[in-house]
Amino acid sequence: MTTLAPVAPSPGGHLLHPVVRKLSAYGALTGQEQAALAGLGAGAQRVEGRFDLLSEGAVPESAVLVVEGVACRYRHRPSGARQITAYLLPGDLCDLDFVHPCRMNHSVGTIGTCRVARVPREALAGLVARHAGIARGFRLAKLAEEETTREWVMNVGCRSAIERVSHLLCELHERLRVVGWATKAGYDLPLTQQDLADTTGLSNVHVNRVLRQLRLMRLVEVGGKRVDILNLAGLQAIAEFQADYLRPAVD
Amino acid sequence: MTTLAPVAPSPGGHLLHPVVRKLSAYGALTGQEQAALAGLGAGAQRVEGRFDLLSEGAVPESAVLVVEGVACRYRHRPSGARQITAYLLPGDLCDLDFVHPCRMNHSVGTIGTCRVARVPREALAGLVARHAGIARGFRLAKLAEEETTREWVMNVGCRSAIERVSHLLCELHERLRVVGWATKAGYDLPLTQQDLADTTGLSNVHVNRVLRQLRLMRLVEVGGKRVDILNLAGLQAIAEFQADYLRPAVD
DNA sequence: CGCGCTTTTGAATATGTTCAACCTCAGTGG
DNA sequence: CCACTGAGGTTGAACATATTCAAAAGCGCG
Repeated sequence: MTTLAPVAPSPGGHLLHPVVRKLSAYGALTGQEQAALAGLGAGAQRVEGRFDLLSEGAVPESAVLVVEGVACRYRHRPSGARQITAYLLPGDLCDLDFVHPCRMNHSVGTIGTCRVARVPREALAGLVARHAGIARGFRLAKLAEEETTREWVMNVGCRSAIERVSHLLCELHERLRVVGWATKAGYDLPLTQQDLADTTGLSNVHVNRVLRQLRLMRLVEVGGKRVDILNLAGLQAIAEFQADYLRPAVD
Repeated sequence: MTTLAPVAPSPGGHLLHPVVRKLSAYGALTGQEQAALAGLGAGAQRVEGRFDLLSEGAVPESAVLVVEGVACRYRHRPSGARQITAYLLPGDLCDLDFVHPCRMNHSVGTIGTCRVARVPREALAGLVARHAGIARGFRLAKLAEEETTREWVMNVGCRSAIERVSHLLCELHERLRVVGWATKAGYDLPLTQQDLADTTGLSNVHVNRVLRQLRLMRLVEVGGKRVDILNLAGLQAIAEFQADYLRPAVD
């Protein structure tokens, strides 16, 4: 039931642009900064699911801002196996460092239908140069992204199947909550079980079994493009989920 | 047999500071820039193995520059399991973004004996502000670090045991080669099999079996703190190793 | 030498994969 | 309206891969 109207009110009821909500979590922004940021999403286009926004090998001239929907970074092995290495949620910017062009080492594609804005490198650089709050926000957002990738290494490297899946569900919940797309009760999620498998390093069959187990444990119900959280504390406990890696503390 | 003399000539015979060699790989540096960079390592101190340079929860005031030896980023789970999420080799800078202080989400510790310099945040910021080549080098180095972490997610998420270990050995070889600490024949490496296990998400026992297999396949011999490469092409083939993620191409 | 850490090996076990079948449901077209 | 279709989800059984446990051997160092 993802709404894709021109102006999409998120479940939290806020009309603020997700990128504004996201960066605000890293420190207050002035009204001017909020307006400038929101302007980035002005030309957002609707993009179908399973569509590549940036392809491996390309040298993109624009960054990609996800305004609505879910996209991911991924790569295929010669064998055909796919690994998803990050999710891009509303408010997330797929940067490219906004200084120098450089060759993409992986692809970025949508999962479900998205609304996405292309942001020219110069526009980003200008924003950062003029607004200290935005510069700071982007810096911390990038730091959070790095920490998240490390957390994923941890997840896939040393957690059991049920822990991995739980951790992923907790992370998505927390990140969507910040931008107003999740409530305590749950969130919409267009991922298939195969997507979850390609993220957690499990087989789709085993993901299915893990999800059933989580349902029987009355922790969370995943299905029909929807995640219903029955017992958040319990889910976080299994996952050993600590949200602090998502918000780099700065005193 | 790691040399730890005050001025350590690397096996490649170069006397250049590893950080100079590393950043030069991302674009030529002026003599002035090289000198300024090399100055960072001036006050390097010797640090024993298995020693924490930065601890989880701390808010460091200085970055850490590894001049010699091997260190790593790691974290422990409550269960005691450890995951290594990155290696810091000679020339690597454990930054902290050199702008804002922020809380460490993981620890950084030495593996074997190291020579390490603490670099105050301001010194780094000054260097970057004054020297375009250094700024560019750091930017690309950071990009390479991010790509490397994603590559690790790939490694642990969807490769078999022998592929994971091979890939790690290839990556370390390539990175050490750039800074002059590896030859085609191999390199010194102070890691235990347990360290390899904590990196690849395997048990120490299984790492041992994989290493034996690689030895029997006449690809590489690991032991006695030394990695002897018998068939680099073969090892890279097993690992599907593509070094390009280590050097972000910029036309 | 003796101690502690690392490496090595075997056997039993756990965990997750593969393969193949079947089910469900939404969308499509007769 | 219903049959058809295809993608995604579910299930069982056989299997592969890696873990755990336990014991012994090697090695560096005081």
